[in-house]
Amino acid sequence: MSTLHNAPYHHGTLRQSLLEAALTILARDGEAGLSLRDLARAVGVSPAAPYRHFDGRVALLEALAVTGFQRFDARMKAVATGEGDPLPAMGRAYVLFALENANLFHLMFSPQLRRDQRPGLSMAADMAFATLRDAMAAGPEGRIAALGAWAKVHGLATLLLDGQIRLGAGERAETLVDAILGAELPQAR
Amino acid sequence: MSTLHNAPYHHGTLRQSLLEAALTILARDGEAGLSLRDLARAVGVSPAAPYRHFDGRVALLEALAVTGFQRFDARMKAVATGEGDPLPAMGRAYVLFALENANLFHLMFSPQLRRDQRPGLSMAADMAFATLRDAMAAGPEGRIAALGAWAKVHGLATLLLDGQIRLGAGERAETLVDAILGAELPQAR
DNA sequence: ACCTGAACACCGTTCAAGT
DNA sequence: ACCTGAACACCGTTCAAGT
Repeated sequence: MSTLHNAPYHHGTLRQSLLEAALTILARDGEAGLSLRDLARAVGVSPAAPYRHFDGRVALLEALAVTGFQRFDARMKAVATGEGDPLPAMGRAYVLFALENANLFHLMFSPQLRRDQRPGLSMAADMAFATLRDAMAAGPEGRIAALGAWAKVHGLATLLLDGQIRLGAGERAETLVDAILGAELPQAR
Repeated sequence: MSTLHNAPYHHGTLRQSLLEAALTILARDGEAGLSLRDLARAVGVSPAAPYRHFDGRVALLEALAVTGFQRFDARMKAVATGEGDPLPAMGRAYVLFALENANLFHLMFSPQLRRDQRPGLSMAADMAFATLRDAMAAGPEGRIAALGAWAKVHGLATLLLDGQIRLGAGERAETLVDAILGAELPQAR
């Protein structure tokens, strides 16, 4: 009688359900709009239930940021192994990821999540950026040029995200990224 | 008897006092650690008092961000009119401002403060960046190069701020900024 | 082991009332 | 006009108790 199917509550996959619901709420309402009690309600569970799976609200946020870095890394890897010059493609992917996952991207860099005492988050971030760094190290340039290129994409992503750089009428983000990043690397072909 | 001096409460300069106290708390505890009730307590006033001066918590945050942009602009202007090449100096000042005012800088770009329906914040940001843009437009380069340079400093600032780029032992932020920004502009002297 | 129910201290915000 | 006091709905978190 108490088999796996028909398990209406005490439902076994709570941790995963919480993460999924949290990602949806985050995308819609931003970090400030994500409350643990709301989340528990959305998943149909008591307010205290999430504490069996996360140490508290910021631990939940950290888990979200980690999956953000993992998804980001997956995108970078997918694009790096594609055909064509990997660097411009990664730049495009970097900026597009930020624009498509605005709230998640912001959370990934929230000062609320100090990298110091959060090894999980720190590792996830390092892995994601290692993929990027390796692609750049393939070029002849060196640390300074690599940091400069990284800063440029990252700055472009955040400035677009925050509406500081506004796209012209009909201008696509990708073409702007290509123009700005391409200005430095002299065509390379 | 009810003259200006000895006005212990109903104290006349509440708005300004709130802003100053808020900046202190923000610098110490970050945006997440800044509560209106705490703030009221710190200033010695009832929880409802701030509402005579600010429409609510995010309106207070907006005011803080505005003064952030004003201070940022002042720093940029001070450096632009100094001696020497203005561009590298502004780049240094940009990054140093971010590092010295980490929480305030983050707040200035918080997605919680949508520029759309906040003309005050939007204007303050535009003014600050206009100073920067004017300095860059003086060069021969054009929009793409200017946006690229801006993105580079901004990205560098935020990556340093978030600890993604770590300084080497004894390495100063200013020298790194100079190296990275100088790599693009070919010395110009 | 995982979840509920009830409780605690706290918060943002509102509103009548005081001066 | 500016501030207080008290209240409301909400939140994060804890803990004993249930299964």
